[in-house]
Amino acid sequence: MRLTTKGRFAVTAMLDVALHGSAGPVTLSAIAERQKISLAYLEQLFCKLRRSGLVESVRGPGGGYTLGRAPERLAVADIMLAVDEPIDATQCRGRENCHDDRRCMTHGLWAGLNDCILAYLQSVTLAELVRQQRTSPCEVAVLHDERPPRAAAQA
Amino acid sequence: MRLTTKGRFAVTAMLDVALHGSAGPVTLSAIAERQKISLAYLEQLFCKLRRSGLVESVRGPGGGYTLGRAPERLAVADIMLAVDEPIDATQCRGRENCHDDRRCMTHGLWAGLNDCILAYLQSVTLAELVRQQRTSPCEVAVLHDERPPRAAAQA
DNA sequence: CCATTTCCCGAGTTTTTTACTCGACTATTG
DNA sequence: CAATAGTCGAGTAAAAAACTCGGGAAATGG
Repeated sequence: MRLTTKGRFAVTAMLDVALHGSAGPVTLSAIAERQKISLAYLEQLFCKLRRSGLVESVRGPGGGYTLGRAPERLAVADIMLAVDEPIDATQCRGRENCHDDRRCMTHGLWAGLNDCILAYLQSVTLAELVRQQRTSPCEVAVLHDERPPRAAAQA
Repeated sequence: MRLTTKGRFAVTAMLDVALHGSAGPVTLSAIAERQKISLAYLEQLFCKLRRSGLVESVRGPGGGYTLGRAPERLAVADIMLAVDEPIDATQCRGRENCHDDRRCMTHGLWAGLNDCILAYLQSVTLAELVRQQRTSPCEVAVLHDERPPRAAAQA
């Protein structure tokens, strides 16, 4: 799983669609305006999102994009995988990284990390992000069930 | 947490030291030979590892590097952080990514991911990698107590 | 039909990051 | 003193990431 700003932008844009999509399709220009992402770049991202079925498009005036399925069934991992194709952390298939024919010594480590990251991103859905955004528009709380760090830094 | 091949190389090199360090310091040339990493590059990596106290150096003939502390107390995360300085996944402190003064909508998401990755890498020690390498030199099993991801994405 | 809006698409270009090298230097051993 | 090894800062080259461009094609409304 690759972690790039491209993936971040894609998640942000999808969240924007989820947030503003109740009154029909959302145009890329609107997203570009609200999220301060260039239109040309958004087009590129949504091309991939559409091919993965995460959004559906409507052409012509009044057109735009809508979510391809219910936000409850749309995980962050889906979005990241759609725009930033796979690439796993191991990267040692036949490369000189692992010098002999056997797998490199740390192969299992990176494979495990992959699973860990994927599991996390799969556990967060767009619906959760939307809910969180609505309930705390200003004071953004931590996501997930993550407990606040107990023992604050200052007394 | 940044995930680069630099970090991977560093972990591999450290594992080499752990594996061959019983008979005194390990030279970079030896590591370069065994792991097929250029000597000049290793020098750069070990410079940082030494400054973080993860290894100790002995100069002159017969010199080389030894682990800075017991492999049980040396986590993979320590190594990665030493060579690939911090950088967390959020990256939205005052950047236009989050366009207003409030934190961007997905801030909590990335912060959570950070924690997840860090926790994983902190849970794996050099000692575990050594043990695993010794017990299954060929058929590398999965690391950790990692359960297979339940409920695969596709049917 | 025309003009406008909006998505569609492939092929660039630019910038940033990563990976990796070089050359000169210092400490230690025998 | 000569050989071995680590120390250090700067510099370069390659790859990847981020982002742009320009021309299209479908839908809508007049």
